Amino acid sequence: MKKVSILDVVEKSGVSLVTVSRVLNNVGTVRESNRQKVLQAIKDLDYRPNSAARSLARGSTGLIGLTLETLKDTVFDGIVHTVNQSLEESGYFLALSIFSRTEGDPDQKTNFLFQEDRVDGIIVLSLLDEENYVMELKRKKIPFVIIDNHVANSRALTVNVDNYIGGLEATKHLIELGHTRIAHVSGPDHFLSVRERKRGYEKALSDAGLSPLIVTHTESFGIRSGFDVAKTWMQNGMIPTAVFAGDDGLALGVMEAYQSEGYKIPDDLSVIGYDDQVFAAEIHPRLTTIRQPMEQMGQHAVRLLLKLIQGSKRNTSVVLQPELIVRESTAICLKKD
Amino acid sequence: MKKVSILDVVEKSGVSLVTVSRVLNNVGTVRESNRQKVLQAIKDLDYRPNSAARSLARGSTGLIGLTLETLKDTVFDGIVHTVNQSLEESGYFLALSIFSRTEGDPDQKTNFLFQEDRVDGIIVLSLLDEENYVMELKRKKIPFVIIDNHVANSRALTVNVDNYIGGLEATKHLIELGHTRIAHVSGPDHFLSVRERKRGYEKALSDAGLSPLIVTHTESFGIRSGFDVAKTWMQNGMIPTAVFAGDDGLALGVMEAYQSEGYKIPDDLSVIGYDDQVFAAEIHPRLTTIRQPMEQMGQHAVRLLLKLIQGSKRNTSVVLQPELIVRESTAICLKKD
DNA sequence: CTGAAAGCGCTAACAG
DNA sequence: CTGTTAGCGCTTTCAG
Repeated sequence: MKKVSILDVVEKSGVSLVTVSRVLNNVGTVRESNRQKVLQAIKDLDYRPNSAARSLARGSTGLIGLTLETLKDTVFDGIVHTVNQSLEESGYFLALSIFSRTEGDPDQKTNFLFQEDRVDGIIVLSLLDEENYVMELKRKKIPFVIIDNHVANSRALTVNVDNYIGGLEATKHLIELGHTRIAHVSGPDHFLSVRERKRGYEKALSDAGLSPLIVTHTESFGIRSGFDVAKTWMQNGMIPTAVFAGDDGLALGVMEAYQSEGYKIPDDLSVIGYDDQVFAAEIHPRLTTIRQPMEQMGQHAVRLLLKLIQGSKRNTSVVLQPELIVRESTAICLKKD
Repeated sequence: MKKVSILDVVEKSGVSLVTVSRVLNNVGTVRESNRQKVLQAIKDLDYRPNSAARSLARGSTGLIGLTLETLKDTVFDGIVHTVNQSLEESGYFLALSIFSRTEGDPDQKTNFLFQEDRVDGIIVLSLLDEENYVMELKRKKIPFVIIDNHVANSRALTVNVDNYIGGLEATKHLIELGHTRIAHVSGPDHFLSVRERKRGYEKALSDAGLSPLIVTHTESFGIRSGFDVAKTWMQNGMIPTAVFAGDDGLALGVMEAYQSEGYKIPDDLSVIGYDDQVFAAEIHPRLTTIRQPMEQMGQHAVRLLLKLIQGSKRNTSVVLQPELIVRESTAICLKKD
């Protein structure tokens, strides 16, 4: 009942250890007959190489880490699945690591992925505490790529989607529908993405000779925030004909608020969200929104990281374009000025 | 610029390699002065032990894997965070692995967590293809625990929450509010949990001398399914005073459907969901629902798994109790019969 | 309390 | 094409 090791394979197949290792790694040339013997022995013994020994001997693990904070996000889900697949195609395995902000001892950043040399590289997925994390990675010289970085001038390799364009497109869509009284609920101001989307919103308006109706920042994303903001607007007699929400949750909240006061969407009010979370396509009316190119994000991140690991020096960050998804929550403006 | 190894620490601290290893592992007794020397050297050198070498030498990795399929779930998120923390407290690290159903070659179940001996044990989180996965784990003799198993008679160790009780409590809540015309939208029938919840629903009704108004299974969970079911009910003149939905998404869909026809919730219709997803507490009205004890699930899973790894033989699966969360979507029945 | 010696299982030059 | 010889970096008996 002992564990079968490469030696058992050697014995059973009759060839030398090195030859076995060779067929294991598809390396060099091995006489076909020998290769078959080895393969057969491996099969008979149900042998699988010990990964620790492998890693030790070759100095790399074949593992890529991906650090994230939450499992409650459609976009993350999409990215991670793509990364998983791309990595697999390249012969790597993916291990996710949950980043829990350590409240106590800041010296105890035990998040294994970088604490030890367990991975060959890391993809950092939209971490709030990105700055410190990245600093550690640099110190430990672990190759990494950041998806959706929050720090602007990060000299690290990043994969991003152009939030400015996203805000611009969203707002242009509204303008093209004839809207002129366009409000914006934004998220927490300290997010780079939030500021960028707002900038896009402002640009689209000024390009059209319009000016922002009102911009409200919220403490957090989420339905409740959107609801509250919209309620406040109404209390102040603020009735836009269209709203650009910086997040689908906010958008849903806004819709609920206006609907609860008898407004019809999109007849009385157009609403556009951001991110295309699952529920966006499911609620009524289906939400018009801006979708992040999840597949591309994942693929680019993997490509960049692998090149980095292979020592390539000339790599450049990538900025992807978001996509407008028109559904049922936006419509032509019927209100005359 | 070479990697610092334990030998560098030996040299710098002046003690033997073994002593260094001892302080590294807090093992045996080491003279305090020596311990300090070592610690200092480690610090000066910024030394971290090589995990591959460690794993190889001691035959275990200190890593626990958790396999799941999706990152779009509040409950999973809660469980995983708890598992992460519990594991950390026990000196283990957590690595998540995305399980993508391999469409092609079924022999190519490359999901690393069990493909190689990279982990000391595995937590399987609600896998659709549980059966095959578990079979592999058994064959490879990797210790594992399943959270939310879908196969009934699984002889494996499992951590579950009693879905029967959940359905029972949800329905009892409605009955206690005076409802008698209680409908049930259920999920896909092949889920064990779905069938259990329904069984609870039926039991609660029969205990109260009532009978099911209507039970409709859906092809999938989600808002859209709930919406469609409710619409169909209405078309058939089916007007319950309360609905027990097998899932928060379904519940939201039901609410939307009835609201769109002018019904007020909870005044004209009470709705209760299941799972307490994030949005449940955010939508309007806030959804009454059944919450899964995520923390307990995570903790028990970890406890069981670690005991299993330590060779303990007498372990038993655990069944946890769900919790009724009363919010705003359910109210006293005002309709006279 | 400490150190010398013997691996853990596999890969990587280097000669045949 | 194949085998010999060294390690990879650390833990673990087993004597001091």
